[in-house]
Amino acid sequence: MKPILAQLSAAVSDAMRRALGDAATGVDPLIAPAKDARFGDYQCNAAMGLAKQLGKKPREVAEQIVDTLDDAALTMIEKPEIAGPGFINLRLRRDFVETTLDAIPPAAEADRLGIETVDPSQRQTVVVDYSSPNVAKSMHVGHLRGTIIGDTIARALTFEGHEVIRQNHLGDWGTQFGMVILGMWHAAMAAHRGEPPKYLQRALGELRSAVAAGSEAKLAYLKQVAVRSRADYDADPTGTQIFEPFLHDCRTKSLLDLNDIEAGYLYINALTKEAAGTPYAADLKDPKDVAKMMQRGAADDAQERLAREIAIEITLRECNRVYRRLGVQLTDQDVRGESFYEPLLSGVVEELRASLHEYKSAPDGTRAICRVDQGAVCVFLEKPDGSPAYKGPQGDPLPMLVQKSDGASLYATTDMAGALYRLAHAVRHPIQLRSEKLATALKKLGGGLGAHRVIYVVGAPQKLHFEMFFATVRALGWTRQPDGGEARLEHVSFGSVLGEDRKMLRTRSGESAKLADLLDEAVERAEAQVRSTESDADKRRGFSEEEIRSIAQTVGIAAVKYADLCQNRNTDYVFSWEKMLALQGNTAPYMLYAYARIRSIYRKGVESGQVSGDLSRSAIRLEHNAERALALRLLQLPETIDAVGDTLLPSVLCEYLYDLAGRFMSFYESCPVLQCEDAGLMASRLRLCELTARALKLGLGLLGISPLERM
RNA sequence: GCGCCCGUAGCUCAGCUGGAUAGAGCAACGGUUUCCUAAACCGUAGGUCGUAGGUUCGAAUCCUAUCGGGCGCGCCA
Repeated sequence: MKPILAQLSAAVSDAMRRALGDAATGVDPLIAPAKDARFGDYQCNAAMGLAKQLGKKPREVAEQIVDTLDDAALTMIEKPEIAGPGFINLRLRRDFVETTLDAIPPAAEADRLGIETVDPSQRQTVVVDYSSPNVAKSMHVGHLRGTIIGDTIARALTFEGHEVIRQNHLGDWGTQFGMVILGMWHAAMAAHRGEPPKYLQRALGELRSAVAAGSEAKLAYLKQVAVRSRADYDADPTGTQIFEPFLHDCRTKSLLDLNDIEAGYLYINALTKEAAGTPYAADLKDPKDVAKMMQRGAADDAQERLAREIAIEITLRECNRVYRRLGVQLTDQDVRGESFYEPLLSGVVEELRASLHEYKSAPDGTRAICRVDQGAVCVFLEKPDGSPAYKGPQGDPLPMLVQKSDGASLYATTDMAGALYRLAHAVRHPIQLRSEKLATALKKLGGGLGAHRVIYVVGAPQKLHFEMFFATVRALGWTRQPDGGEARLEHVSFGSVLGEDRKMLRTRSGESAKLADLLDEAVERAEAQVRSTESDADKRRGFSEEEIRSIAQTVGIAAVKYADLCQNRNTDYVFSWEKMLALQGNTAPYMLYAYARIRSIYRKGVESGQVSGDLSRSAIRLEHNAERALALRLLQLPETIDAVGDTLLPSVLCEYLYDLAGRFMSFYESCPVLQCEDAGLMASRLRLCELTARALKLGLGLLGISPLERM
């Protein structure tokens, strides 16, 4: 099955060239699906523009195009009509629709309804960077969108035939990480003192109440912690007596879980903040020191490194649980956390200083220069006319910082390193580097991924950062391909999830809602819904307990995912249980219901012997309007998937599926299948049902949703 | 102050490479069940597309201004 839109475009384009000569060569035929069925199935809007250019009447141009359509085109479409100011209305021939559907091969493993993959010459290596949870923080609703949008994009591009490399940019670096490790140190010392488990949660609670009780209580608390910390530190100054054994035990005995290390992070964060400026700050280790220690890469920082590894393991275990529930395809193999790029960081700074010592320009004319400002290594970006491309609040040029004045690297540094790693390739895309150090480090990492396209699925607030970061990468020339093309860097930004009060979604307790809890609630609500229909004698399907739970799982998770994916990702969206679990409207339950209805027809047909194996040999006959409308939509699946790969908007696919399901529902109401008197027509309708089910399954599959046989 | 995103039916949102009479769902009103899952379907009503200019044969869509909301703007990520 080939995209109809592309076939029509090719046919009309061809006619335009023959009818109008050079003037129309290479001009977009502007084929679009017709908005109103009365105008046919597709329309060509090119005649008006061309007429103006040629100084002719639009309808005349349209006529010329129509008259020049060749026989091949006329096997697809009826003789087109010209309407209005010069629209060419294209109506697919019934036999063309029928034979195209007839030609779809039978369902196979990894069914793709005969949709072809891209031509090998068009195949790209695409990096999709998404999800990016942080170590020591359980995933919250803020991670939901990026995770499922990225996963859908990755699936769609894979389906198209591209080589997709998923990258989970785990937040496992920086000062915050020092806090996590310090938290673990406190836990180790507490365990050594014989404190019961969950020490960090209690400590966090104590600190918070002390702060709430006023400055006197706070200082008393800080003093106590400082004195104890000093003693703890003196008892084990090298960390080898208490801390290190504790870390090893973490692995073997699961002493800490994600909640513990998250509490540790929060505790140290608050502790550092509250202690700042008090006499006790000195006795509390500074998280920044720990972070810096790791960055030095010295051998005696082994404990910090071990602690980091353990924290990462604990975090990923939890993330993987969520991914599996969500049907997200990320695994540990895809994790390339910030720390992965550590070996490249100093080389990146060196490279920037060497390579951007003088101005360099990106293809769009933006120019970049790297210099030290206020002790920090900065990349300044300027428009072609020399004015700053970005400004700060005082109107002063806003640079992108790649190294802090204290020598530490920043997230822009990591991103630069990541871009290099993703774009470069030892063979396909060698990048000339001035920094020998960087070249060597890159080689050690395998030389890079050689991506033609790098997609960053990250929230909208980081838009500015990505603009600056992309501009810098382009100015360096890292995107320039050996064949002269440019690799694409794309920021797929998305808005926030809001509660029904239009504020950031929070749980009843006021915390940012944990993703796992959200999914639990979704399943609970879905289950309540199923039970409620099951308790109604007229509607009952007679599900077993196990079936009810399984249906609730699928419906609940699918509802959450679909509600998010069907929304245009650019805007914030209001989270509503009621809406997402509704059986009407653009929701997962509606789509799943449509699928279940089709499967039900099949089961009934098999029971009664009306459905037998040789169905695929009977021809499709489109007699009823509802049949035709459904069939036409089925043909549009390939172009819809291409549109998703193009726009990176999963909502485009949802829109399609909703419309397809809606057309099936109409067909279902007006075209009896198993009751159909005409055996040939019944077979045709069964095939339409079958194709619709397969299209729904395929489309939902790209969203990471598997359909239900019954619901 | 500057930049980005958004403003479409009472509510939640589609539509925005300019194209014909601006679409869904919810809410409101009316209809459909001896018939394959009524958790459904069909219909009615509801709009100066924030406002004002401009470009164009044609603007919700592009440009300018303006109002309203959100976000961002050097050593966090």
